[in-house]
Amino acid sequence: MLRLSKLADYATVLLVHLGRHEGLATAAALAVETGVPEPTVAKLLKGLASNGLVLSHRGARGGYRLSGELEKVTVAAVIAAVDGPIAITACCDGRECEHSSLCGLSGQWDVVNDAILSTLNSITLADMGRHAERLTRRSPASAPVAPVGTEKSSIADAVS
Amino acid sequence: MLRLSKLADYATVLLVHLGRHEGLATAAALAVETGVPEPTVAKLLKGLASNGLVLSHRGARGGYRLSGELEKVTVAAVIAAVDGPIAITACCDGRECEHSSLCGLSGQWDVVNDAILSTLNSITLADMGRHAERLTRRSPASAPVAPVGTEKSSIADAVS
DNA sequence: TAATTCAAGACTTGAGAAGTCCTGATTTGT
DNA sequence: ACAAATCAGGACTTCTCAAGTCTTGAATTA
Repeated sequence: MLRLSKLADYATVLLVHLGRHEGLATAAALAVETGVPEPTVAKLLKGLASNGLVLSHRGARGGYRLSGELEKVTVAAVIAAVDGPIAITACCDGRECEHSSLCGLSGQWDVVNDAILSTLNSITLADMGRHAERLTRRSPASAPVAPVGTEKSSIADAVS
Repeated sequence: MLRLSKLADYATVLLVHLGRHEGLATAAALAVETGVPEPTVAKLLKGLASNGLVLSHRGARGGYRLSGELEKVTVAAVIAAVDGPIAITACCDGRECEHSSLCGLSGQWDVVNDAILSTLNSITLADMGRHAERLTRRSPASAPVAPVGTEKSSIADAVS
């Protein structure tokens, strides 16, 4: 379904939030402010800390803060930190696939993957946070119309 | 994990295969030729037929064939046909998300989603099939190096 | 020393992808 | 007309993995 994991989504929300925060923020506070369940926030931040995207400080008055600036962190970096290397198929990135001798695609998914990767590398957390000061919701009129992918019918609906 | 479903992967393989086929090909034959399990092939082709990507012909000597040309079918169309509309998050494409009042991202994932969508719309099945006449495997030296997403560490590895 | 907060990992749960199977309809060839 | 081949449609089962929870321990502050 080419779906992003919720964890990566949450992480983006948390990081944008952290970027606007003064000083340190505790996991508990972030949970309240973002609506993400606290245990999940804690789990995510620990991971992000070990990946260097946030800095942690233990003890009373401790908490987390961004290690860099929102402008310097790409969406690709966040996704990779949470979910591991971005690979849309199992046989991307040099990994062998079981059907490689038959499938006839030998490595072409890499091309697609790299295209997506460079797209994600061009979008920063600062971009994600922009216009976020309550527009309620982007107006339907200004929504870009995608040529494909917005249609109703699908095998998923029809078959399973 | 931003992963494509296996079904969409299989469908791409099957369609590229069909595109090179003379006349009709049965589901059973395609299963043998591609290495994809036969029931899965049957399921996929039925769905692709009802979406108009392939044409079916019943009865003895029946089978499937592409309804168009490989050059005219985009990867986005295949994915959408198999998995439904491409939406990397639950709140893409106008759908409401439960935390919209808190998350502070209001609709920014749409920007990312549209970027990915246009990427996928620019790649056809003909592109996917190119260089596929047995290169064994793309040589490591020519592999594009992605700035992010190929690194080893991840929360997924470290935490779960 | 006590309270606070992060660190690390094991564990449970649930959704949904993936795959299988059955029954029926349609077409072809004998 | 009949039998064989093949797709159509759907129900069903299985299994993986994301998602979320909980526990114990270490570090820091006041």
